[in-house]
Amino acid sequence: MRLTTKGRYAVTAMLDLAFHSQTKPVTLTDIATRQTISLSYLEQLFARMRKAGMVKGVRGPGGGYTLSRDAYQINIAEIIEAVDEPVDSTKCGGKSNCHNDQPCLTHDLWMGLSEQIRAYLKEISLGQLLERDLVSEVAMRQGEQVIEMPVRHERMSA
Amino acid sequence: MRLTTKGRYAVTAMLDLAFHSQTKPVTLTDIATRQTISLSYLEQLFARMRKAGMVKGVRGPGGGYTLSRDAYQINIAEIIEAVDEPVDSTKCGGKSNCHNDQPCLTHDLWMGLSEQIRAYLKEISLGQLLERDLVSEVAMRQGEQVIEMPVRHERMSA
DNA sequence: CAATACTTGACTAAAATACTTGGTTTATTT
DNA sequence: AAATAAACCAAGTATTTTAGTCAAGTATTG
Repeated sequence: MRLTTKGRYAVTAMLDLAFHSQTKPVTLTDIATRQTISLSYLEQLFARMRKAGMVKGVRGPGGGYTLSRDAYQINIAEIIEAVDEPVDSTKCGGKSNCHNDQPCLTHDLWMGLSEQIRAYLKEISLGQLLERDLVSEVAMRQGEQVIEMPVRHERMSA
Repeated sequence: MRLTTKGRYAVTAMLDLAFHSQTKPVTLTDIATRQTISLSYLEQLFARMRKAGMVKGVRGPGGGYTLSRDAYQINIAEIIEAVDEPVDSTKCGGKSNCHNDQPCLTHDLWMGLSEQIRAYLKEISLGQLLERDLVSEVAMRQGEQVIEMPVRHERMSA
């Protein structure tokens, strides 16, 4: 399992989607502007995630993307795996024919490590993340000046 | 914390070093050939690790590198951190001024995740890794056919 | 039918990764 | 002292990945 910015983009986008798609589909354009990620890059990421069966695209006006499962049934590991294509980190093409002169010493070591991290991220669902984020959002807002009252509900969509 | 192949190279090399430098310094050339990593790339990685104070270079013939601490006092997280320079993954330049219009939703989420992984890798020492690897080495050898038969191994590379 | 918005693919720019070349210093060995 | 073996150093190059762009499609709703 690799941890790069690409995976973070994907998780961010999914989190945004989970948050805003409660009632209706969310367009990538919206996510792009909210999260300041380029639209076409998002398109690429979502194409992969759609193939992985975690989001559904709804075409036509009023369309966009929705989660294809409950947010609590989508874990972080699969999001990351969906977007970054697997590199065989083994240098011996998967088959462990590499212990005669002990090249790739780290073979199963790194695999093990990587697997641990994957397991960890697999236990965290998008739903949990959303909860956690909302909690910290609230905490933040409470620490903030809340005084500016009137109209403001667009804060969400802005 | 980022997990990339670069970090894996570093860990691999350090593991090799820990394993072979019990008695005398190990040359990068040796590590390079054993682990099939380019010599100069290793030089770059070791330059960083030397600056981080985890290895010592010994010049002149018969020289090479040694660990500057006991293998049990070097953890995996610091190896990785030594070689890949930090990117601010926050998009808001470290200072968390990013909750007004909620860009970077994942801000502290990802930081948290990343921190968890770092903590995990920090608890694993080079020494432990070495032990573990030696154990599995032995296990492999015991499990193997030591007879090495006729020719048919090409199925693997096909 | 027309507008909207997803789909697809090819392409480009920038960054990170991996490697190369060609040195210099330092210490050992002959 | 000379040759040698190694670390150390500094550019530069190639490859891959990341991120973003563009444009021609296709499906859906109104």
